[in-house]
Amino acid sequence: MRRKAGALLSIEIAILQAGIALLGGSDPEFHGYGIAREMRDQEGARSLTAHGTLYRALERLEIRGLLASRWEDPEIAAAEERPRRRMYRVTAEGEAAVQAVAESVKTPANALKRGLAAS
Amino acid sequence: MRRKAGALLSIEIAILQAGIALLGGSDPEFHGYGIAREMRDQEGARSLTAHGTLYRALERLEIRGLLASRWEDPEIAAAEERPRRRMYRVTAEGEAAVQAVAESVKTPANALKRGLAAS
DNA sequence: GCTCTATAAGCATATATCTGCCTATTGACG
DNA sequence: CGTCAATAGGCAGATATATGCTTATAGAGC
Repeated sequence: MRRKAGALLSIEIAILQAGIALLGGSDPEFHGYGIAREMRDQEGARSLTAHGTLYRALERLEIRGLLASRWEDPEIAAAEERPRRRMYRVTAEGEAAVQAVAESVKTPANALKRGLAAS
Repeated sequence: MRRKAGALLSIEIAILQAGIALLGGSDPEFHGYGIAREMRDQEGARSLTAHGTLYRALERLEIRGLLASRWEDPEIAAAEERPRRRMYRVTAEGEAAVQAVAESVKTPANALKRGLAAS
């Protein structure tokens, strides 16, 4: 889709905002499947097509430094009898990027320049 | 399907025979997905319907003591970046059961009584 | 021999992540 | 302003195991 430099897609903003909401709490980490479930439950039937869209969005955000990830301790996954999770956390850069989007919303003149793609 | 007491289904015999073939080698263990792949490649397009049939057959064989299983070390699965496998091994009872089926094949008069369901 | 029921098989989906391939869209650039 | 190319999205399937629900079948029992 040829992204405007520095812009964030709506799905990326949604992920970051969900992650930022966790930063204050006891566990600031989340995993892809959990996010997928929330999106399915909330926005109704956005299946993200086998989750491929979501996982690629997570990958993009990590490459850009807006998310950081680590693999869950395999023993924990084993103990809970499920596949291992990849745990994500919003970085300071991630927070700043969402902040910047929020700013540009407040100054509509810049919204286009900033490349707000949250529609 | 109401199984004749002590009988083995054809899929169960296939699993056990594949497992027995491994007993001589360096690694006598196998896992469900591996068996599923072999069956798909060999018998052509027997998809086992999402593998449900196969995993239940493995479970039955373990309950009957013809297979023994252990969970793979989670660290190994993690290192190889794949889900954890459940490793199966044919027991002495399993070998004997297949032997018994082979015997009843040699004496066709008993084949029906023995309940050879390998057709 | 015929009916009844236990159970295997088929279909679907959960758990979790990832990749390939094709299409659609959209910003960039002339 | 129109075309082109980069890339996001849709679809599918791989990796591995497991369960719920329905249907078909085959043995048991009369």
